Amino acid sequence: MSRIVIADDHQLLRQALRRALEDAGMDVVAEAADGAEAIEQVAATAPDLLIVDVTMPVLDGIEATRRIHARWPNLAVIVLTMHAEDALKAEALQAGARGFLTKVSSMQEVVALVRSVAQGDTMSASVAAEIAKEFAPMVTAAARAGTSMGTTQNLTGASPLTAREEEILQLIADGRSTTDVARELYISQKTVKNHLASIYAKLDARDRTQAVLSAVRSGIVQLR
Amino acid sequence: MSRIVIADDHQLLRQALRRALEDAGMDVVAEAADGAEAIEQVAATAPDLLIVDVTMPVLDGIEATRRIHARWPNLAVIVLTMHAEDALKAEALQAGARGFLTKVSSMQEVVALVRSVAQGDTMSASVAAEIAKEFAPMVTAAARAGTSMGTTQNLTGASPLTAREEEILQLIADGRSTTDVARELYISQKTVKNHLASIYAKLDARDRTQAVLSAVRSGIVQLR
DNA sequence: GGCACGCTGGGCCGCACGCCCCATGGCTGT
DNA sequence: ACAGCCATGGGGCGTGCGGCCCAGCGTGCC
Repeated sequence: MSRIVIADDHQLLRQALRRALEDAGMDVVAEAADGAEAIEQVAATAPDLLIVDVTMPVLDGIEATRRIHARWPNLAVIVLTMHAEDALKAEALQAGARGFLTKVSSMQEVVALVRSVAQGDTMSASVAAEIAKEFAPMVTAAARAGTSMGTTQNLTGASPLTAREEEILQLIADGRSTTDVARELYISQKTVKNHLASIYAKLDARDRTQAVLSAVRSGIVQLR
Repeated sequence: MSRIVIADDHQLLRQALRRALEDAGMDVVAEAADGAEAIEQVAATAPDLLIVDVTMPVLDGIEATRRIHARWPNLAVIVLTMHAEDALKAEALQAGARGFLTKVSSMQEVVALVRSVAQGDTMSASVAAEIAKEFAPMVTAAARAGTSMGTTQNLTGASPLTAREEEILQLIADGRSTTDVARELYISQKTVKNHLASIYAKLDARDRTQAVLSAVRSGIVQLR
């Protein structure tokens, strides 16, 4: 009997997953709408498996996975994502995820993956092979970056940005120019540009377009 | 017996909706993964109700709704969206949608709304009242903008861009610079910039960041 | 045949942007 | 007290970017 926790900010998807999994004979013991809740529910229910969405408020799925994996290394985690971004997959695997699914997957695939991950105390060979062959280059690339940076490095992880930087990047994402942002925050354009420079460095972007897209993908800023 | 078509690019959600609706005694006669397919399926199956997602490839949900409403004015359309953006709701209603749901809704809400929309040949009074009171200011605001712009204007409408323009904008959204795009497409930087200029004009953006974000929101471009 | 439009380019210009340096004040942790 | 980080600014510099002209060529449409 697999005891499962589902973490996704979309109630619709949570319910869909719950039904599919329960119909397959599994036991959904808790749901969570954000990363912090996910950690709470894992602590409270001690499940065998966690299905976690990448883009969630408060604490994104990757960072939640990282923390959960650090505290409960035996807990199997399957990461669910909207967009099939390779860098994200690599990061999810590094964070301790044992499986990876996009929301274009069919419900059957989900159940199958959950089964194979839940059965073995380690991830099933087929899934491991599939993931490994598909994302091996990305993982190694990320690992290389990791060694040169000391730790895992923050490609898309939970916001490496300061509150002010997030605020500024969100305004940029809302369509404001440097001048607009400066006016809106009552600071000089130069300060905005300084913050942006530090944002580019942290997000490994070379202009505002890349920075915003990267931030949108990782859920740091909202697409409004 | 309500005959329903579901259009959403996420198979997971399509299946979830299908199950919930079928369990509630409704008949899902077709599914579609993009706006164009949605129109095809509506033409092929002549359903009573269409549930359509806003962000879809090829043709977004709003524009699909617009076209479908123009050709089949008696078909009830419920628009489903990721982000609860007011401007989008207003636009969806103007496009002919009779209901509006976000993906944070519960499955029960979905079924309830589908029921109420499907039963009446016009939209149920309760839903109408609810929608009207919630989004009335936005609708009037959009209507005002409409009068000053001639027609409904393309805030989020289906791609007004040419294939080449979409291709270029997608590359920009993938993180490429002007020079990168030129190299990748074997054209001069000047041509890329010319295309971008025409993109800005069509999307009412003043730089690549705004253009990309606008395109991502309307589903013209994929967030990868 | 003509006309519209899309794709391909060119030139020019002004400015915003990104990339370096730098300094100051405040807050926090040890 | 001191180090470290953050937010706030400055100066300068090069170039990428966007705006505004222009043109030729091909395709499709009436």
